[in-house]
Amino acid sequence: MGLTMKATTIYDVAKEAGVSIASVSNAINGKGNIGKKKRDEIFKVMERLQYQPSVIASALMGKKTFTLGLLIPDVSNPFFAEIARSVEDLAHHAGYSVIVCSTDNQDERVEKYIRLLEQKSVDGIMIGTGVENTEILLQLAEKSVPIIMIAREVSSMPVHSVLTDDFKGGTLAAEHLLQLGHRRLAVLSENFKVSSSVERVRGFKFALFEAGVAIEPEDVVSCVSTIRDGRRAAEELIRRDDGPTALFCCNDLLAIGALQAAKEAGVRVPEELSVIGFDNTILSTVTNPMLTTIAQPMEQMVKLAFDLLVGQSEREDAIKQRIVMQPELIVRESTGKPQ
Amino acid sequence: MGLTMKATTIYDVAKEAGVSIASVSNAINGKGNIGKKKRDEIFKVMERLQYQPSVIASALMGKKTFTLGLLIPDVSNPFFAEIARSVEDLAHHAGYSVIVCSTDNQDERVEKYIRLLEQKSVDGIMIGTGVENTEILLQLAEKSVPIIMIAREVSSMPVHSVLTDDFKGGTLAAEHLLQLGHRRLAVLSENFKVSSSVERVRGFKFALFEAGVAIEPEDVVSCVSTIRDGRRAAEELIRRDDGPTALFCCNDLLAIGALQAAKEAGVRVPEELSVIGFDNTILSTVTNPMLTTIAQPMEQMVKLAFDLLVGQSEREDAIKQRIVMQPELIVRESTGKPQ
DNA sequence: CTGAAAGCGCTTACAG
DNA sequence: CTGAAAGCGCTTACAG
Repeated sequence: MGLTMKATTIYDVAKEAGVSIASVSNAINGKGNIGKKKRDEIFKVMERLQYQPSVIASALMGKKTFTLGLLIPDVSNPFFAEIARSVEDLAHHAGYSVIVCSTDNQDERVEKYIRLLEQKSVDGIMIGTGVENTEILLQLAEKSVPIIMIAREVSSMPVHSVLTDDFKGGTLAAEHLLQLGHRRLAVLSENFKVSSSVERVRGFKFALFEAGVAIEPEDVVSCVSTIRDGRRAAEELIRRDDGPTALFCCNDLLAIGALQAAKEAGVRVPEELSVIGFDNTILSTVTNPMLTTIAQPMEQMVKLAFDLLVGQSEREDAIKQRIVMQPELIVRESTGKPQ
Repeated sequence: MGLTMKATTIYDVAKEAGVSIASVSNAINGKGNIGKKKRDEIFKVMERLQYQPSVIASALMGKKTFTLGLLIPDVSNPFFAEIARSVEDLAHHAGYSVIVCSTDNQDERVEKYIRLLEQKSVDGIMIGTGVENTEILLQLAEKSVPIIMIAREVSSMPVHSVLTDDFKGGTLAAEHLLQLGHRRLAVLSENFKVSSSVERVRGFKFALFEAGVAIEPEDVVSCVSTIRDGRRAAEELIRRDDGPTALFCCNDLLAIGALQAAKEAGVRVPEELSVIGFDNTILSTVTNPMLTTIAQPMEQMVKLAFDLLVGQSEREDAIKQRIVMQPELIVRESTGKPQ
């Protein structure tokens, strides 16, 4: 004890079993034709020696690393944490591990992470964060590193993507509010660089436009995606004379900030202010009132994305898919008729 | 285009620069004495060829993989998501990537994950989940795979660990409630296999004992760590005649379940029922009323754990540290005097 | 200061 | 059916 021993290698088991390393390798990988007796013996020895093949070594021979990269803005954000969990489960099931990379939506970080993942020879990268510098995606494609975008889009790039119809999502939110009778609406959007948020706002405005309801540029305020900033923005909106009776927030975090601002200002939700979020995270079930929000079918999206990603290594599809899923309105307690 | 090219290797840059691969390697690693001129030339070529050394290959030569494993019960649980983010930031800063593994507290999963991480030659494993089968930790130690336990303990094992004084945390919760005047208390605990939870309950009971306040075995009910189960357990407690006026929940998820149960039953918090959680997750700031809870100094803990973990590969410390941090009571809105 | 060579732990033709 | 040998992309003594 106390001594540390070198890990057992394929040589150890070959010697112990009295065969060549090639035979051991073949036995493990079910290749070549090995006599049943020999094979059984080899497995027995592997067991006894607690042999575990080195992924590193086999990867160097061009086999897979069984490791995937996942780029998201922030794992500690419940929305992305839930994505990460789904990805992990599928990956684990298929024998893969996943390296989680939080980018904070900083392009420099996504670039750094992608390079790192490349150097580690991951078998694929799932990207759920914005990427400004599309050059890097091109390079990845050239080196044929499988990529897939999830819940985010990057225009005119040759990559698979699976996303929600965010425009439709914005539309759904608007229609719900309109139907309740709201006419003075405002929105808390994310940074304009976040493609999904831009679409949500576009959809929202479009529905208002169709209904003949006006919304001024100063009624959509851009936020960083935190509760705190949502709160700050909502406070400002609430303070305005003739402020909105309903607020569309581009994600649940912002909506929660709005809820807090309302509580602070003594504005009752939904009686005096309706608030609707986006993403249907666990957070939306925890607030009081519970948050009305727009749900994305995340589990399904992750499943599709995962299969596409892992499948890419096998088939070499020249044509890139763009799968669009439908969002759904989840009515809870934070929206109601205006007084 | 459309053609995929092989990645450039050290041979390519050596040839291009008119030197040996050894020189390229030395230049990269700052080893040996290379003439400044040659070195500059080499770097220029690397740049031009966009050369990125293969981590796989260098790992096979016994260098680090710069990859760490993180075992936690569930990334989608905000408490662990926050840990994951802290670990990731430190890791990234130090040039490491982290593979996140959600174990759902299932021993079979931790074992499977650990084997996987071993095969991938990670440089260390941070464990924030319970591990029943300590045999596997012993094996890891034998192979000198650096390990560290965080926020969890495994008795009498030769591993570093950094944790919160959970007993003290339970004590803090009890004292707060006692001081407010509560005499009929109950607790929602996690599975008895979760060492931290067991300690919290022990601390809680001990403080009651010292204060001469009785608590019956049926007043501490064991839950799985979900909002739903916390709700279920709290409902049951609330329904009892002569139910508790205050509830200590071993984590925020359970506390939120309790909040929901109270709301459902028309029981006002904190007027008719005080609820206190544990962990001080983002969730505790989002509920209404906001949750009184016990905070662990997670950032510091992760920092200590990380340094110890990464340090282990360098120094070979025979003696294992056990660092215990102090918890802190965070009073918010969910606790008050009993009516 | 620089390069030839061995070797890390595997896989894969290829020859027998 | 089985094994010797080459090679994956690096690093590290070692000789010059």
